[in-house]
Amino acid sequence: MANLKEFKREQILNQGIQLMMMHGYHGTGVKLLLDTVNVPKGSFYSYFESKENFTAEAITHYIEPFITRLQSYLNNSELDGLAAIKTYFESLTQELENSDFKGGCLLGDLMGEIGGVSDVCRQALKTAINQYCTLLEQGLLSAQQQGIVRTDISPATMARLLFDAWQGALLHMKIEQSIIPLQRFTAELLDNYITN
Amino acid sequence: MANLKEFKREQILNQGIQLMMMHGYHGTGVKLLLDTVNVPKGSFYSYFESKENFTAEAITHYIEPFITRLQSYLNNSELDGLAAIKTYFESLTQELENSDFKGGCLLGDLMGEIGGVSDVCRQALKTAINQYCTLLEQGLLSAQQQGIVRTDISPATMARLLFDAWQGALLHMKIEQSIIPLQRFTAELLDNYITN
DNA sequence: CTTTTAAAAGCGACCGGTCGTCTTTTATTC
DNA sequence: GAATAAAAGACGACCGGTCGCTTTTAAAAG
Repeated sequence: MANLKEFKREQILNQGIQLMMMHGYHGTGVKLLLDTVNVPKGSFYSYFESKENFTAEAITHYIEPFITRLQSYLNNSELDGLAAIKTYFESLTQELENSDFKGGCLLGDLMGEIGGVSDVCRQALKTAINQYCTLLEQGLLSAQQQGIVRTDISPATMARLLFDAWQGALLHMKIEQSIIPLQRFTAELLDNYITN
Repeated sequence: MANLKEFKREQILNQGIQLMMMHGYHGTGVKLLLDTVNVPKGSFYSYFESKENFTAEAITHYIEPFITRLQSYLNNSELDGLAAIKTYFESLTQELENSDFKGGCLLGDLMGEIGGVSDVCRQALKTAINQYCTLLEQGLLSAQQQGIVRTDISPATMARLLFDAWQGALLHMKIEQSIIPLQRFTAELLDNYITN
């Protein structure tokens, strides 16, 4: 019973993520979202406190698989720190190409649309980004110790720079409908800039 | 007479830009926008064909002063190509700090929200970005010829990379409410990466 | 130079719908 | 039969867009 509810809850989150990646926060209506997962409109507020809170949860929910995925690459002992990061981003690039550049990144989209307005969502974004960057940091630190990545810049700084540049590349991808911005990110920053 | 209409038109565009930077495309209502500039609702469609078309024009209108501004830095003979670009970005950083990180960049926000949905706006964004990057390119080429910027990467590639990274940094700025991401952009990419 | 008339522009009420939220009713469980 | 949870539907506000009335402007006629 409680499991079914939890399942439905996750369904709403997943569907919300998909819709918001396409149409943004204000462009995604609660009613429409609920219809697609067969949940009555009146039930929404038994799952979530408000649309804003729902979105904050969606952000957290969205980043999870990316964290897991990056982590699994980093834990792969066959890959050094840099190779893990590079493989990770290349797999994302491949996926985006396969899905015809639909969506991009929920974080980037929401940062632009409501990051400056909704405190709740900004906090969720901040936490998500920090988790993500901390993971990148670990990989970069390993790569530094392995002598692959330059040591004159801190992993923390590099991780944030990479994150930002990747977000920008995703936006550019949407506009050009091409993975070239993503490939440029890999070639210039991963292969060139941070490498020893 | 026709001048007054042109003036009003520009007022709507400017106000629309401000509102959209804060609340995005779907978060900005036509009626509310018009009220703030004392234009009757019914008149909107004598100025613009639709909200979508209006937004495309706003994009073009938005980028203009940035183009002019960057151009003036590039034309300043006291500054080499790189110094011009750096000064330009630093002046933007200063401005954003003074305005408490309100808004950020309309291009970035709209790329995320409607770049993948509205063809009209995507085209406007594409053109705007290309103009902007072409200008950056010129500065980078000069700097290359002056021996300040590395020559193993094409100006075109560097310009796009810088643009994307800057957009990402602006998003991050919004979330952190801090100019640190912008300073990181300058320090790591302008001062370090592209420099000889 | 008036006066009359036609065309254009300006404008607010209003269209059908949808928004996020909340209250009320219905169904379920103990 | 009381307590709890779920769903229905209503709420006022607002959405982008349109329609036709009113005012203004310009041209034509006297």
